[in-house]
Amino acid sequence: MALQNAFEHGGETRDKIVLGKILGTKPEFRTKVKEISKDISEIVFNVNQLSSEEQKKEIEKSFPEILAPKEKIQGREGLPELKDAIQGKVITRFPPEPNGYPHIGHAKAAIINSEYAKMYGGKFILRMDDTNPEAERMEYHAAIKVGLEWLGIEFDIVKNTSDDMELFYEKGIELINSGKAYICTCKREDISKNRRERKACKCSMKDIDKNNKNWRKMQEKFKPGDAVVRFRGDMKADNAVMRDPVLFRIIDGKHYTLGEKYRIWPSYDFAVAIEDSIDGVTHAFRSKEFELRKELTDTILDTLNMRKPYQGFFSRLEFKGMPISKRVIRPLIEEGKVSWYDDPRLPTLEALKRRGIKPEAIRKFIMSLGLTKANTLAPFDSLEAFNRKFVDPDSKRLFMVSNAKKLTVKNLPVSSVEIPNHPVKNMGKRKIDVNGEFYISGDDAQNIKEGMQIRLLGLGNISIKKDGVEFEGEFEGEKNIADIPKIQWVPQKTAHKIKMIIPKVLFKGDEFNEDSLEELDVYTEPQYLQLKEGEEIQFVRFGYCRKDSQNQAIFTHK
RNA sequence: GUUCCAGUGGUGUAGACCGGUCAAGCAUUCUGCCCUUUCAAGGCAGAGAUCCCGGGUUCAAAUCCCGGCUGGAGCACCA
Repeated sequence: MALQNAFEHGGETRDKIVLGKILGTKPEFRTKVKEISKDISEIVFNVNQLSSEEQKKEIEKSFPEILAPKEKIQGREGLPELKDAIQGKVITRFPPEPNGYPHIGHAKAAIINSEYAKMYGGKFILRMDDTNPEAERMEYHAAIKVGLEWLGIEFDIVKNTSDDMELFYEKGIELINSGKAYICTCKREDISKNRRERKACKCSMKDIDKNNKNWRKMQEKFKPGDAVVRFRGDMKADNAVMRDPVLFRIIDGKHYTLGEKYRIWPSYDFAVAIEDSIDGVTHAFRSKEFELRKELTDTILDTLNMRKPYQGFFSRLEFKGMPISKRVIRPLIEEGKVSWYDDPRLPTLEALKRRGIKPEAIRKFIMSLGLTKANTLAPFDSLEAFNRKFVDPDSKRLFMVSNAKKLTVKNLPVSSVEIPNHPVKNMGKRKIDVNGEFYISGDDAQNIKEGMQIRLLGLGNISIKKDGVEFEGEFEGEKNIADIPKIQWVPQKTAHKIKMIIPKVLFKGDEFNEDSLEELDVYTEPQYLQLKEGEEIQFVRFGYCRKDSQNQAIFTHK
């Protein structure tokens, strides 16, 4: 063993490490550490005296098996196992609030929860968390559904939190009647102040009858802001969430499905606690800003003698320089700095889709992030790497030139060529008519000088007779030559002009990046017009792009 | 301010609960080679880490304990 270690580490080993390895593989020696460590020191000393060559010989003679190449360690696939999960009995959920367009953060919560349900053959619930009529809209509700469908996430149960309003009232009254909740008529600022100073207010002294009376007054008489129902937590608690949090408040706005049927709405913590319990949720994975609220939901459920789900937490998912919050995005839209929620620079699902990111790639990417609580900015290039693997086998290869320069070729022996649409996969061929007049890319043109040979991909070799603003060349045959530039081209006659949009990072630090959207005028083959809208293709030697429309493409990644 | 959470190559993570087979695995990134009528994909190789810092326990610490530093989140009648 000492030999092996020495061999693997440049001819030297250390007794500490050899000892560790022995104790690790053979626990029976652990009681005899003192005795064996002496022997080990001696062996290690002797091994270190040998040269690498001698060590190798010795290994070959006595222990040939350790020269065999080590097997690659297989990493764990997917999410870590759940401790108290029973196959077939796991129920998870994804509860978005329909108050905006879904983004990569939603995707993370939805994917982690749905993967766990899948992993244990359980059920997965989509629950629209719609308890604040002021913020929620049908438009967002629909957008979230569309986004999740695009991601390929399937639900066993779809419901709204607001389906259970009567139940919330029932549980709320139960808490009031058991003295575990009270109606507070203090001003908002005073509640907040008392919370910070850990002081109870007079309202918490009121008796159950008075609270019941006030509850009825909340239905009609009180105005929004006049009264709230508070949970009797602990005003002295270190966890500020526990300091008598609000359970119900009055909102007079029109709910997007229920209209004005209700005016007393449950708060988030109360609704989530009750819903998770009655929906049978066994495991709830939430992003870590909710970590402090676990104590509250658990306490509420204990007080009501209701079953609690297990709660797990994961870090928020955000990309560097790509804002996720509506507070940041909305002004950008209003100022015209980004076009809409589907602007390819944004991390919304719509935008990612438009940019050419595939849902499978998002899923793989999110799974690769794991369940860590460390706060980090995710690497966009890792998402791109996953996406490339999904996109590559199905993307047609087409020619496109940017910053076009003219090239005229003499003696061209053919009037058309057929070029395969994919290098390895059989995706058919396309026929391109040629007459000797081409566009080539400006970047390539820079490196092309008179007297050189180049190859026009799929066509043949050209020797350059003239460089400058416009190039001239002569056809030299089709034989493959190894070390000449091989470049893409487009016939001038049928070239199709489009706009190429290259999204870049939106923010540099806190500053809006004024160059976040690069636009290029480029020429493609006429074949571009035949592509379906939304099709992902590869422009050869440029990168993967998505056809946005007949005259616009969006750069996905290299 | 206060409470909670986190800190492993450039980046993202695995390992930590239960100390030894981890002088630290995987992915990404970068470099080189092979393949190739693409600078893609695929194959191979390589680069890159004081495991945040300091102390302690132990024969043995990324892992346990104590102290510190740094970052994030909560402290809403939003979710």
